[in-house]
Amino acid sequence: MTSTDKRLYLIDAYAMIFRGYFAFIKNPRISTKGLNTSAIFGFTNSLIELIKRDRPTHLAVVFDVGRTNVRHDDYADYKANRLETPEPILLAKPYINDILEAMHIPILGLEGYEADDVIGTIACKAEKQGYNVFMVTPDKDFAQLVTDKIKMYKPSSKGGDIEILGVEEVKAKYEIEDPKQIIDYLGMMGDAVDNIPGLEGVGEKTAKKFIQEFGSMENLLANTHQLKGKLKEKVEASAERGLLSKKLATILCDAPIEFIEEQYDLEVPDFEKVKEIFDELEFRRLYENLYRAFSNKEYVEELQDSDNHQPTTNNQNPVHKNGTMDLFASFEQLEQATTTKSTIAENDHIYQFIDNPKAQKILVSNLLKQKAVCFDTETTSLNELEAELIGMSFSYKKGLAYYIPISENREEAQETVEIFRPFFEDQNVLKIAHNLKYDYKVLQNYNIDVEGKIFDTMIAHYLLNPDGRHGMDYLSEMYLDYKPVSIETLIGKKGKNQLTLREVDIPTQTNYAAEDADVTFQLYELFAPQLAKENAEKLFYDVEMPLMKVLAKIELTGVKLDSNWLAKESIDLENDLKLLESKIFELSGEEFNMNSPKQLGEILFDKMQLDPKAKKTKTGQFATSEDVLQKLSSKHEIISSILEYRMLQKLKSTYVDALPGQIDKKDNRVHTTFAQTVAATGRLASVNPNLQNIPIRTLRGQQIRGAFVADEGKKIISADYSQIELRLIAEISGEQNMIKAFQNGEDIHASTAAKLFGIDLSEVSKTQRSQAKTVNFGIIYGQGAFALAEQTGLSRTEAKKMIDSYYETYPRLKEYMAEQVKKAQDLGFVETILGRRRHLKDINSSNFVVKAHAERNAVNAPIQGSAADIIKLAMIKIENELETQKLETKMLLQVHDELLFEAPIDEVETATTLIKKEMESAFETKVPLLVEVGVGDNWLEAH
DNA sequence: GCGAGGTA
DNA sequence: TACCTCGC
Repeated sequence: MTSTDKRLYLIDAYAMIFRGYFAFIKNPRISTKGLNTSAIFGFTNSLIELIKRDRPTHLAVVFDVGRTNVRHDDYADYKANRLETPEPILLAKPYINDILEAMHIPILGLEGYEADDVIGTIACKAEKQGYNVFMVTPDKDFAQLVTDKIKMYKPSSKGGDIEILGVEEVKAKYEIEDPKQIIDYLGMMGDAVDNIPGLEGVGEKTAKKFIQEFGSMENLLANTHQLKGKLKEKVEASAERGLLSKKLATILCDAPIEFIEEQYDLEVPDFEKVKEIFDELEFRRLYENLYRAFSNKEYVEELQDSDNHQPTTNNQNPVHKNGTMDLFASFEQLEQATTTKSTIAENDHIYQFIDNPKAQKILVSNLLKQKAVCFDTETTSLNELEAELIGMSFSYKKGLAYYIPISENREEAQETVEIFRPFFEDQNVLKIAHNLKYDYKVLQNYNIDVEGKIFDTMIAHYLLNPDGRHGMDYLSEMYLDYKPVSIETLIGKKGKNQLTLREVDIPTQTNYAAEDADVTFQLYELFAPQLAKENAEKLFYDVEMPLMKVLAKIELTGVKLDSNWLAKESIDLENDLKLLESKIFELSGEEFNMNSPKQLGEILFDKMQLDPKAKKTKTGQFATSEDVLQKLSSKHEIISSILEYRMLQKLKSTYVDALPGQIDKKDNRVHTTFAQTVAATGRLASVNPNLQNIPIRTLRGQQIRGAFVADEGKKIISADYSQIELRLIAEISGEQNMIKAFQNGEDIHASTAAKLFGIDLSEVSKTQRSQAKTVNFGIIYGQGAFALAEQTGLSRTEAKKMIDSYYETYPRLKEYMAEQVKKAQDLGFVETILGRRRHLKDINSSNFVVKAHAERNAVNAPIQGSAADIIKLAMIKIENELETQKLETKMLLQVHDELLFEAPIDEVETATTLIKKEMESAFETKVPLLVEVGVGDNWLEAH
């Protein structure tokens, strides 16, 4: 082996363990013994991936040991901001030690020095001996050590690929001339995590500017006369702190530790020992991955050559050569192949591409014989409206998948798609996909309808664990212990240099696309029985799956926007903002950036001293949120101007200026996307753009709804459930006082106020009604006395009293809440009227805050979730009716308790009646569900 | 309370 | 990343 072949990898252990742990924070891996194995799994998986991908010749894992630290002598607060280490990470250490030992990987650490310094020292020493060194860490501090032979190896961020930073990459990324300047850069801007203070008033942008202008901390401090104003004062005042910061940011290269290369040879692991540990931790597929990482013959020979150790095991079977075997083995042969393999190394997978129409037809006839088939589409864009097919993959058996490349030529593409039409439109085969709505919409562009029974693994997992994450790669790692190829490995990072999948060769496309179908099929096999166990099949097949198609149609339809009005309003807002801004500058006696809460806080509280007891946020900044400012409005006239500025700025940036950019050129409409799996309560969310938060509260804001217009010859119909959540609380809890109020058609907030204050309905004042309304909402959103006090301006005791008398008014409500908490404690979950479950694992937590949070969810989730269930049912029924009655009316939006439609003028009456009827009867209740309908030329008029 | 998204 | 604000 020549010296240039020596590749040393130094792994920053704790950084990698933390990453692994937090990667799974939303649904942690818990073994049957109750051990949280997220950290161990995350670390070990990354390690194995690294070995598989890069085939290191030398490797070591570096830990921090002990407490003392050379940096503490300089600065007592160093790293004081680091949170206490979570328990699962502390528990992980011994397991990781055992695994590393079994893998024959050396563990380094030096008492009194940080892992950073050990890595730095070894890296420098190894470099001198001709090694190519890779520092495996996500921590940007290490960029300072990068040279021609020392590189940073940043592990993959979620879904992404690993990133290797050499000298050029570091220079480009941080806009510096020399990696060493990272030290000056960090010293200037500081680092909140490591509690490096940095220079006062210097953030990322200023630090970059300084580096370009002055090159180093010392040179900057020697030339502060070139700076101006506030910045000059601040930098000069904190010069000493800056120099100290630079020292703290420096990684040592001369820690007292030697680099003895023999100790770092990577050896073949003791597979048996590793397996024992993995078995205990219930890492199913990880062992296969490890085996595969070492199952390449050349690699093992290389490792064996490089040292004199005998491998502990030597049955290296080459991995199965997947993909492009000659056309055309019979399907039976291929299937045979996946069942007869026995050893793990052999039992890989068969991914086959099929580009000949004849073979494709055979595949289709084969697909039609199956009970369940998974499919996936590969496209040119994530935007379904412009996406063109690059290929499709199919799988109906673990380890076996087919890939169909599709021509760039639209006509040829359509021909290929037509071959598969019988499959997509078949009524019997269950069609499985991950995030099926996407594929559904793409296929709609090819005039294909996905019919028959469907199964979306993303939505299935959402029903099983609504609080978790549902990405395919994530689920694969979580449930299959298998990390699929990341798309970025194939086509590069996001950005202008990213290729499309079409630009990589067909075998590579096949490996990627077929794997997705394979993985999704395996997830289906896992989730389908789980849905039955969780009693979620009806909700899944009768609500969420049909709803998916309804949402797809809504998204494809889009909403028409009046872009002329928006353009005009943008100019008006701009003018109004300018006027307000100059008024504010005048009142404060200084010009500053109004959009920076930090600067605003300093002006109001440091300079103007508007509140000597000003509240701070958790990062030590002054809080300047609306409620805080509201309370100060009597102190100074500047406040009302600031509040108005904030409002107009929000309207302009978020709506008036942003919406026109989202208009689709082809049909002049905006097409939102409804996320069906993000809100844990069962609600939908709207993204790109979010059309569920269009203003309504203020007059000026409302005008924006006027820009959502009906097409010529049509009208907008808005239909919303009146007080659906409160009606459901009354219904579910059986609270008679509330039920009666609704049955009598009373104004529920006024009615609540009357009872709350013991007065007649006619005597209720505006303030009293508004307070009652706040309490009602507090109940809906699961808030406590604290939040209520915040919102009403009442004192904590008053708020508490208010809540107490609320419960006296509605006694069943309190009982109901207690029952829900009890249910969560007994069963581990609560559920909605349609059986949508929310698991509350923290309901018995010993941490008061965490437990209280779970308790609020126990009460709140069934209410919000049931309302979500009901409107989902209504949407499905309405869409069915519109279709069977062959009406032209289109559903445009769902805003939690409101539906928006666009109807031809001659259909308005029919549609209005139909919509109201279906919504009010979507689910049978004792408390009447009331729907208010409005019609107009735009959303403002209709609402 | 939960979402999305804008800005520094 | 933190903060703020829009909706329900």
